[in-house]
Amino acid sequence: MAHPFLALLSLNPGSAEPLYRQLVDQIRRRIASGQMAPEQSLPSVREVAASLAINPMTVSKAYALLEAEGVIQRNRGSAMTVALVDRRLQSAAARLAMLRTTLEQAAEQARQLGLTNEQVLQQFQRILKETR
Amino acid sequence: MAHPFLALLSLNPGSAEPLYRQLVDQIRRRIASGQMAPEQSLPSVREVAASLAINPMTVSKAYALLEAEGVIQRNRGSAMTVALVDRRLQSAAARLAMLRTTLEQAAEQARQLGLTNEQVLQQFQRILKETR
Amino acid sequence: MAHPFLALLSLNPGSAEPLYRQLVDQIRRRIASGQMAPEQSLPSVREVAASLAINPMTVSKAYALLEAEGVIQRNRGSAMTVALVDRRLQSAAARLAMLRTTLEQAAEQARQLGLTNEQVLQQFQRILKETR
Amino acid sequence: MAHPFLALLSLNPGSAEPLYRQLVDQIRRRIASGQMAPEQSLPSVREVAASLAINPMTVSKAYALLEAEGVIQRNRGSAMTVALVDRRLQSAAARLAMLRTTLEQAAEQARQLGLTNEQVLQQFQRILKETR
DNA sequence: GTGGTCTAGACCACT
DNA sequence: GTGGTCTAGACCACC
Repeated sequence: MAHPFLALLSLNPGSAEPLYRQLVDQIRRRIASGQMAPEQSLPSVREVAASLAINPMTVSKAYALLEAEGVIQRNRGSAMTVALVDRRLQSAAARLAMLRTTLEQAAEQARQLGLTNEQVLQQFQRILKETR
Repeated sequence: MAHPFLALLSLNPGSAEPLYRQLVDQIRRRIASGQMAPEQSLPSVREVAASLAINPMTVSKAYALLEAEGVIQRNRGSAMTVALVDRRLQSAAARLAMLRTTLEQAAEQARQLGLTNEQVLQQFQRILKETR
Repeated sequence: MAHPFLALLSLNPGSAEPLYRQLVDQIRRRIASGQMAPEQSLPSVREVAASLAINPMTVSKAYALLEAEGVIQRNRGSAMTVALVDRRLQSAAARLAMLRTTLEQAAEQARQLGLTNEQVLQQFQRILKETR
Repeated sequence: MAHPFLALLSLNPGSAEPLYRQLVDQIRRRIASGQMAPEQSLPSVREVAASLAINPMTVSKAYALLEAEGVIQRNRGSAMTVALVDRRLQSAAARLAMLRTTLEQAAEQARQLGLTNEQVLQQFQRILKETR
């Protein structure tokens, strides 16, 4: 049976963002949000690769980066697991901070487009409702 | 005296986004917003390159892409000018559409982070106020 | 062994037409005619450059333009491929349309030269036979 | 009153071909065809420039090249005139030869497009009829 | 292995 | 003055 976390991972092949980066960022966010909880085991490199139809090396690279960050743990012989994380990194404040750069970019683009704060906020609200 | 448009262009050298892409995107937005208006002439490749301390070819590449898009116009032997654009592309709706992808990404990241719409909107509002 | 498509590419170094443009035009035509078919992979930038004895950047520029046009496709980390194309663009009518501008120029020049349609058609027929 | 030859000159501003080249080629063809006959006077640089809305230097460059070729003549103090030309250069054969390169290009493009001689000839015939 | 980016510099062409 | 082309070479990133 398929690993439950596989449903939490998706790729945008059209994006300029490298595949391994997309994986790293998504997993980091899922862990921060608790959707992937400490001590839970991650799907194997091969499973992820098969599920997303990409090269196993790409998944492997993502896992290696996450391990270097200390976000996930390699356990000899068995599957990698989500590392125990400082609870504070999971606070709403910390998670909002992870979104800051993206929102700042959006704000700058809005300014360059000559849009008012109200216009942009309304549009964002609409999109948030649509996609949830 | 320096070309007035030079003040509208800035680069983030640390970003993963290539320099020429940053230029293309910024100019496209400035034109959509009317800050760079049709028939006005753009600063020369050499001026922009000197002003931003980058190689002229990089600027030239950006201009070439904008010309291929039909956003700016080549004039034999003299400076490039902002092309006549369908007014509708400058409407608030069209400009909001240019922001859509960015906002959708932010929304998706917010979801992955397990944040509520309210939390994200407040944070965005705060950032919009800060930066204006 | 050499990539089969390399034989389909040739340059006229004396021409006023830039090298990258010659490449773009030739590849576009070969794809329209089906001689380069969808999903087939293109020779690498370095291969083409070596084969034609030009700088790799020149080839790269041609490929970038074709990609922007949607005629060929980038694949992360591996060779570019011919994009899936609307079959209608490969119809004889569409291919004749790609020749229209050139033929119109010839017609205009013929008129300026004061030649009759018959004279020109005969000459063209002779040339078509010679070169095939 | 406007010089009669002005009607024989037109420019394609969208073309990549430089303006002065377009002028040179057109005038050369009009002379070969006898539409501009020996000893007739040419419109002044300023007239041509005004009529085509281009820079006088561009016209001047075209005239200089034609003079260097011996196709037109500078007469001190008065207008330039069409030079006496070897009649043989005006023969139909010579004029067809002036069209050869263009037709050869068309033939090569047709081959790259995978078109048959018949298809191309028919299309060319249709265009010749349309434009005359 | 693949393509992409950027630089430095030469040279050309047009107006 | 303007932009365009091409080269040589370095360096990076991805798969």
